[in-house]
Amino acid sequence: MAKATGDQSEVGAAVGPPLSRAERKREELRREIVDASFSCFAEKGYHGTGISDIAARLGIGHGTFYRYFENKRDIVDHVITHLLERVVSALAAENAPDAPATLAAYREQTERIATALLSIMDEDPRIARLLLFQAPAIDAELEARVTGLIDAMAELTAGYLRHGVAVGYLPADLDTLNTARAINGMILAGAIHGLNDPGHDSGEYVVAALRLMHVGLGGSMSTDGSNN
Amino acid sequence: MAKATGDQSEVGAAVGPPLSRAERKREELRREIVDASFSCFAEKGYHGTGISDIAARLGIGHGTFYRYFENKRDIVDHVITHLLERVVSALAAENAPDAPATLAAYREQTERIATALLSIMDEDPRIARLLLFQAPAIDAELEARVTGLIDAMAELTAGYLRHGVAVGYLPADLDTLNTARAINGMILAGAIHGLNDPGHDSGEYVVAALRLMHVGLGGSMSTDGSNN
Amino acid sequence: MAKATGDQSEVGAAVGPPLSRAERKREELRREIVDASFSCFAEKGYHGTGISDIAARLGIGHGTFYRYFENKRDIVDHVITHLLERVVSALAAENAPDAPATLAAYREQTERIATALLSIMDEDPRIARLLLFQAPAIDAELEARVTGLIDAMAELTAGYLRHGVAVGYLPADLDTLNTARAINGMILAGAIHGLNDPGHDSGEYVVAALRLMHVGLGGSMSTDGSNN
Amino acid sequence: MAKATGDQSEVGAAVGPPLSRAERKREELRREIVDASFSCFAEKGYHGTGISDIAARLGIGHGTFYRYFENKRDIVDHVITHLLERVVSALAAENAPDAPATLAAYREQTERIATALLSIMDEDPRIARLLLFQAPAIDAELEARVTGLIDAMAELTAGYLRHGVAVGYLPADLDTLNTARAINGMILAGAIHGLNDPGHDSGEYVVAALRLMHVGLGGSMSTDGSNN
DNA sequence: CATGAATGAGCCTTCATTCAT
DNA sequence: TATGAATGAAGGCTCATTCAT
Repeated sequence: MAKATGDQSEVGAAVGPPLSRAERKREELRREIVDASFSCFAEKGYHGTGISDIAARLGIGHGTFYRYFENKRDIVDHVITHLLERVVSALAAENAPDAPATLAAYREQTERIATALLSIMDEDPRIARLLLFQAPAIDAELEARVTGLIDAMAELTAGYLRHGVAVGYLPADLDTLNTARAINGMILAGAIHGLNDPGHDSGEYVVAALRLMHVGLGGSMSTDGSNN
Repeated sequence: MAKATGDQSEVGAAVGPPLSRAERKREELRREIVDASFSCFAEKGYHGTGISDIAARLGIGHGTFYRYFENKRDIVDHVITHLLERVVSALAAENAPDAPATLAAYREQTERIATALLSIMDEDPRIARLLLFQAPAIDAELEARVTGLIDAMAELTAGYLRHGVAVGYLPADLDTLNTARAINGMILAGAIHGLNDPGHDSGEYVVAALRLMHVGLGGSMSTDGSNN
Repeated sequence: MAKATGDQSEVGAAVGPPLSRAERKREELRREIVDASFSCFAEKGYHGTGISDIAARLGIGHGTFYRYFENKRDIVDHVITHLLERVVSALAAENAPDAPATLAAYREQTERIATALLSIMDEDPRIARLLLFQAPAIDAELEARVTGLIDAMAELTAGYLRHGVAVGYLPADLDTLNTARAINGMILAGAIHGLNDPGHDSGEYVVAALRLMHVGLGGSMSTDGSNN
Repeated sequence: MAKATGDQSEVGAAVGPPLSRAERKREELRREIVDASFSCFAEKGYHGTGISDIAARLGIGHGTFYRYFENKRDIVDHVITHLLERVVSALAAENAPDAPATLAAYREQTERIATALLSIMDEDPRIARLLLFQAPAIDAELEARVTGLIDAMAELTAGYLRHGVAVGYLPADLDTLNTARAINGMILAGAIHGLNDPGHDSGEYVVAALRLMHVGLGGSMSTDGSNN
């Protein structure tokens, strides 16, 4: 009787069995609830949002919510997961995951990543608001998830840096992990700034941050990107 | 029998009118309530903290709370103000506010500031937790206060950068404001990292971040601090 | 299985849209809450009554109350409105609203009105208790509503008196408004007396008051109602 | 040292032992508390008045209140007693308590009484507000006290009426008690009206009410007071 | 399956009263 | 004796969750 097997959906979901019409509708509403919850949480805050707000936004009965999600706490996880999928897939689309072979290539890669990341935040600043300002306050677990996410990003960056050191275009004495954290922080700051000043030009910020990151305060970004 | 006016000793307390014994006790309890609220909010979150939790922590009746603060929302402002005072006074103690005249002097200043700031966060990571993770979620107003604070820090840093440009030890084409934001972000990341990993060595982080800030990824910090 | 629209039967209910079963149940509970609130307020006083008392009397959860009424203050208005509807409809049922053409006819009308009014109060003295003794103490607004009600009654009576003067069966120099107030007062006194002495014979009171009203202290009520 | 003995107030106070200076001050504050409570209760309602409001009005600590009165409930009794003393003494001053021998004399007496009573209410409408609108809502006991007071007034009036019947200037078949209640009601209505319309001319009301009372609706008040 | 009526735990807040100073 | 700091019972109200329809 098992209606099939496993793991449909989830970003890299392997093609699962075809969903019946009813299942597809169910999945659609599920997604809509996640979206509506995201909007509400980002706009009014987690504690300022009632289940009824979410339901009202969709024009469904608020009892229906509980046929799709365990409880209020439950949905935040899904919202965040959904947001991360959005972010990750946006990044994946833009960036070749290849490890860059030269400093110049790495510089370009960082630029692509930073630009993509901040573009997402510019498009919908509610993402940053929910992820950075709401989620950590809900719960110890969610706080851990957010800090874990930040750590993971740092670790990812650190991997690139370690690669650069191994290949030789980055200095051997680079403290890769802490440097990665600092780079991370620049992105964080960009995202947070986007919240305050929605009309800002994140491109300029990226340029300034990349310059700081690649040549430091004193250096200048020559056309060829060399640092001297 | 002398009423003994002397020493009301608050750190930077401007000389005020001498406080009566009752007034001193009142001020003391007020402070204790702020402290207890801080602890509760940082540990259990704003919404997870009841007035009764705060009162219980102090062993006072919860009605007493309302003799000192308007309501639950009221005290968060006081807690935050108190924290900022702590931070500011710690910074003020460590740093000569003089604008540095050379790049090396500026480098030293940034090091002092960063070290002082992260030391505070290391000492009591709950400060960062409340300021960065709890406060923005409470209220639109508090979110604005936190983002305003971050902006103010960026503006402060930008001021130093502009000075460096004017004096000549920083490049004329430096995007001072955005660069300041990026620098800010490094500090933010340091503070957040301190939350996750309380036993971490924030000194190493400061070194890595300063290196990134001053010479960029490719550069090395030679003993004399020169960048080439 | 037919949904059966018919008979929503509220006494003088104007033909409205047919109510669904759920709507009828809702309206019924609403009414029950009003009734229970009335009982509680009349018996234990407004301030002596908790929302939980009202809910307990109906065997419902106290949260349910708030699904039907905004707050505690809100329901008093509804209770009072409901009471006034009861009173007004009772009066309307008994009395032809025609302006009487002769003194004798007016005398009969006053008797009918007074009797009807005091019968209502006799039947349920809590009406007077709530209206006269509780409501004015709740609020400046409710005090105004009660005094406004008394004024309106006086104005109504004054209208009749003015008619009598115009038609000629009442003296031209009658101070209609103040006289109306005094007549009003007799009814008030009757209602209040009914509170103290629930077993009293309000018929006798009406006779005495009508006699006073129509012939004064010295006169006698001859069979034909003449005054001499 | 005795600073004089005499009549330390209290209307019918039997001459007691001379009070010391401290005792007199105590008695004075007691009286002030009663007055302040009266003002507060009349203006903001019993439940709207806090002990601290009363204390604040006098500029005393609110703990002091409890050195003079048992509790909040306690003082209402004192306030009411005090008000009744004021009313009674005002009436006593104006009226010979002699039973009138003729209808004309009784008419004059009723006029004096009604005028005096309504003058008091005009002077300070808060008396009526407290007595009629606040007191009955506080408590079953206070409700009983107020209705008892009204009854007592009716009984008093009935005594006069009975006297009139006995002496012969009132008809033998007069329902003295109910008639007395109706007369009472006129006064009540006058007092209540005074609350609404503080600028009103209570003299006119008294005239109209007396006319109604003595000659009824149809009659006219000829100079000699005869009714024909 | 969708709905929304019902529920009650839980929280903030007030204020009469006590009592140490 | 006067004071006001402290107290905690009490109560209004919200909202996440359940479940009968």
